[in-house]
Amino acid sequence: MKNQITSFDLEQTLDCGQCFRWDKQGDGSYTGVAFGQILNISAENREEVLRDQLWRNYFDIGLDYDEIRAALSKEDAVLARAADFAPGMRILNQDPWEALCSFIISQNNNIPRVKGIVARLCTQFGDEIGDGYYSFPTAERLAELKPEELADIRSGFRAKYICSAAQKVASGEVDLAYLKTCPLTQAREALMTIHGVGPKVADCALLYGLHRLEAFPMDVWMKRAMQTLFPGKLPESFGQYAGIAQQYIFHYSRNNPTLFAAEDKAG
DNA sequence: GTCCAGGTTTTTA
DNA sequence: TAAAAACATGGA
Repeated sequence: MKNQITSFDLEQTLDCGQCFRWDKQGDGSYTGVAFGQILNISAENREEVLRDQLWRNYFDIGLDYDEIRAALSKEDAVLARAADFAPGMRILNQDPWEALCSFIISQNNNIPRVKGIVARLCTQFGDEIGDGYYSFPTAERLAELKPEELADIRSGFRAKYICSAAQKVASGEVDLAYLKTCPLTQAREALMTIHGVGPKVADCALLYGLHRLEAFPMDVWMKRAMQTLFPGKLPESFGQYAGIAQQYIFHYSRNNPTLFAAEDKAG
């Protein structure tokens, strides 16, 4: 057992597009809400924070990212470069319903606006847990609503998708707890029965909400990255931690737009 | 005004 | 079947 936590950087983990409820403060710390708890975490207080089992689990402290990163890097030199770009990134153990709902909102949308919609969703339908912070509303709560009643969060055409997801999850027709352990393809299909959930959102829910680390969300950035950086390579070839590889590649690609300059010029 | 945003559904050929 | 277009909203 290591007594020092390695491969953990707050910015790389909380600002890499996997979650939408964390904000960087002026002092460099991050404040956010998860599982109905408010947290401010910084480089200074993180050791103390991580004594709490809730947060240890949330930040996936039980998994050895040093080892996974080394193994992925050994497999592929380009992947090694992507991993080295953000070696402190971790896949959070988010609430499954929150992740599903958040990534439904993310479709054809930009991250700042997703954060705004999620914030309004929580303020309007979550519980106040103190100091102007709100919990993420439960599927049961949102299942009571009609799309029109979500007008104030300004999610646009996604409102009806949120309602569909809430109803299927609240009724148990989509059993998120079961999807954590059932065969991956079966879990993916179950998620895609929700109106407004396609392959990409399903994979995001699997990876970020259900911690299915072999899931590999393919958005526009990843399609481009795979073509340019990994020609001929399939997601499955990255193995059981393909989802972690995906997150390294996604973050690396988004923060190095010049990688695709030649391709852009060619059209 | 036009284009785009961690896509999916609906319509059209 | 496969390729377009539509879908709400807001910032660049």
